[in-house]
Amino acid sequence: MYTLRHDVNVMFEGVIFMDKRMRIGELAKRAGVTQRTIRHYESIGLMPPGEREGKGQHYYTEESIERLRKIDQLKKLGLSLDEMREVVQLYFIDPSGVQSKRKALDILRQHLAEANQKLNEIQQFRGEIQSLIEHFERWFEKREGG
Amino acid sequence: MYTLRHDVNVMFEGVIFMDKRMRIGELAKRAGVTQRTIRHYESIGLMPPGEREGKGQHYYTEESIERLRKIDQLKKLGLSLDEMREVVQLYFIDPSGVQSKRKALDILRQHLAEANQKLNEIQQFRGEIQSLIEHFERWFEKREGG
DNA sequence: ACCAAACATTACGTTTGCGTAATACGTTAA
DNA sequence: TTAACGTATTACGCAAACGTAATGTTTGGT
Repeated sequence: MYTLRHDVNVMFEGVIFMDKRMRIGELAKRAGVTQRTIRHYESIGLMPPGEREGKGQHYYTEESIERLRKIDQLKKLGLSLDEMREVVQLYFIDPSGVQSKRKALDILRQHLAEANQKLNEIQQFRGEIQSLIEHFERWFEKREGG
Repeated sequence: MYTLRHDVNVMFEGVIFMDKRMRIGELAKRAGVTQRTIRHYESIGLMPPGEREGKGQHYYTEESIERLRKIDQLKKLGLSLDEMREVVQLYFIDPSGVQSKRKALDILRQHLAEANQKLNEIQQFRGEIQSLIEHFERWFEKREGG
């Protein structure tokens, strides 16, 4: 009966690769989220639960970090956790069937369109702000400037 | 003792200007929101409550519509109702003092920076989606295309 | 083997942004 | 004036996205 080691060292041609297995605390820190957030994402199927032996603790990989970052990015774009589920899958699951690849393309094109839409909205907003700013600046120039 | 008229007609050089006083139902329809939404905005100080005589009903103007539209726009940009309060003021209040004009400029510049930030994020996202799409398209070309 | 940290699980709490009655007036067209 | 409909006010409801205990189990170090 052997015990689980927390970190594994591999020697290869004189170089030591230390593959420290990451637990939820480190994952949370490195991804800039709370443990609760991670567990929440796991509970709603947005993140796969980290690997574990039986009923023990969960261990995560670097990919888990990227996944959390991607989720964060999508949140900034205004997607709800529910809405982003599909897209996140596309980034981290290799769809093996032709069918799923077609579906992936559809979803991606749709999200591309939405992104373009959002770009327009923001650009318009920025334009409005800029002219407001210029308006104020001219006002100050007239009063204070020489 | 006179009664309140719901609509007022003004004749000027043969043209009739009908200045129908708008109540919350019409405002809601024309702005594309619910009455509940309007009342909610009023209750948190995001919208000024429409004018009224005593305890009667509220009457709104065209500006109320624009205000609701502006709120909608800011929501799409991801601002919370709380966050957008200041900006909305800037659009619809004429700051009379120099002090408030300076503050307005500050806020506007800050929001301009945030808008630029958001633009970058979305552009990056769009880039990622595009390369994913191209990846899938190449895959299909190799399999099906001639 | 033992203890302090870190983790797992469960469950109730919180904020935001309204929805949805319920009840009581106000307004208008007939 | 009176029925019918639009409003005002109050209050409870709800989904999303976690926060915050509380309690029990694992793990890593000595």
